[in-house]
Amino acid sequence: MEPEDFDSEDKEMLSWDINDIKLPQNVKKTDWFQEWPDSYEKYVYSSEDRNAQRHLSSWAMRNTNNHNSRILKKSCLGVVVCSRDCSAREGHKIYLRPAICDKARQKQQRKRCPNCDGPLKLIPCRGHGGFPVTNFWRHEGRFIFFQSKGEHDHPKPETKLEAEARRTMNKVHMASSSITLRLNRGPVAKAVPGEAPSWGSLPLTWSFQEGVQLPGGDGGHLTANAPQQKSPNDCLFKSYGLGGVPDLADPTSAVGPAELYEKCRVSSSRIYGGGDLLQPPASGVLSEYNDLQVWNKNAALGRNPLSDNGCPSYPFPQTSWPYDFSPSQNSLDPLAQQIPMEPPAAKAGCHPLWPNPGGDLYEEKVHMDFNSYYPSTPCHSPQEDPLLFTYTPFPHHQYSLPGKSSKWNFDEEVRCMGLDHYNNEMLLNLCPLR
DNA sequence: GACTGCGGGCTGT
DNA sequence: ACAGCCCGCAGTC
Repeated sequence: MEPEDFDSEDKEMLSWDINDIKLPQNVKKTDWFQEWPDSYEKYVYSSEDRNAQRHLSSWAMRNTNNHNSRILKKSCLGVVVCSRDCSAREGHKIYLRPAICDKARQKQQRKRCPNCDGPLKLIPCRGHGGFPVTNFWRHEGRFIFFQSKGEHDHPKPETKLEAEARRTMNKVHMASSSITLRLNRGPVAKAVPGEAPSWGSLPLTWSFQEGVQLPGGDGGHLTANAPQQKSPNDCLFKSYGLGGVPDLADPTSAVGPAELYEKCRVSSSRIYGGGDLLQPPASGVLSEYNDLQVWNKNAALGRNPLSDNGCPSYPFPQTSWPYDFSPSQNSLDPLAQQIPMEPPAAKAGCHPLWPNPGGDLYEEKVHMDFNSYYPSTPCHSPQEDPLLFTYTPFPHHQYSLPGKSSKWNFDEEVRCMGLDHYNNEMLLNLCPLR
């Protein structure tokens, strides 16, 4: 299943406009879902594409009334940045996803920059003749037609899933903080009073597009020599699928891997269908994983989350993950180099609960998602990456990690995650009860 | 609470 | 007429 390119006989397919009375129905091949449509692009998605059904975009798009119920129009909200234009290490900027809801967005802008505590500001999108870039969605028969008008003139915000993940992490963090405080009242586990929870545990969003973006809009060192990856969602799922963050405090918590898995799965049928789960999760991990049939189907199709568009155009460095992923360093990072190049090779016994998480991408995502909680990264030692501490709002916050008898074996996690250079000191910091 | 889609209404070109 | 925007409402997650 390769991404569809229009051949010569389908050239007429390129001529349609979203406002046409009649749109082509002789679509032979549909497009893979594009998460970051930019410029003046047109795509035809299958009506079964869940992302298309939901009119998703990683740009922060709000619904715009065009008084045409047949054509859904959405306009870009831009990106939320620090008004002081502060920079973190290596010039990484903070690009937050504007809240779609007006009230939520106003509330969001009253918050402070997590880096310098300066006021936040919204950079409006003016990429379409001074007006926001607009996306149009139109359902027609078995297809969903998409057309974008304008070219975004601002950095990419964090994706919706990233924003959701932040919130989820925050909830888990707060819950875990509570648990930790109860279980460990020592000074080490002290939470910071008055720290705004909304920012508290958020994996701060450091975007890299300014310095890393490659031509084509989906650039970045990771994709520079890689097949296009088209969505973070699958990868995100992998990080969740580890049974990781949400499980830390309580592996059976409501915010468990199954829920997170579902969030990711639902968010992207492409991704899911694209075979991000070439290896089915062990039943013990995702006991609620009830889509094995789908997985089997995709596995049978030989879909590869990295080499095919099952992992659609995900611009890693552009997305605003908190971990330090600077190109200069990652270009030399064997993990990073491996990521897009090969199908997810089985990592024998990598994770006791999930034998083959799907390659190094998995690991990296694990770390970025854990960033707020795990000051570790396969790319850098904690000393190398002060950001991980500097911007962790609770730098000394500790989790009450389960003991060795628990389901969650941190030692094994660390080892299996390939953290050969994992800092023991940090490990101790993370495991105050051990 | 946040997001989403819908639709009425207003304003400007 | 068209585009952009604001607002409220209802449904969903």
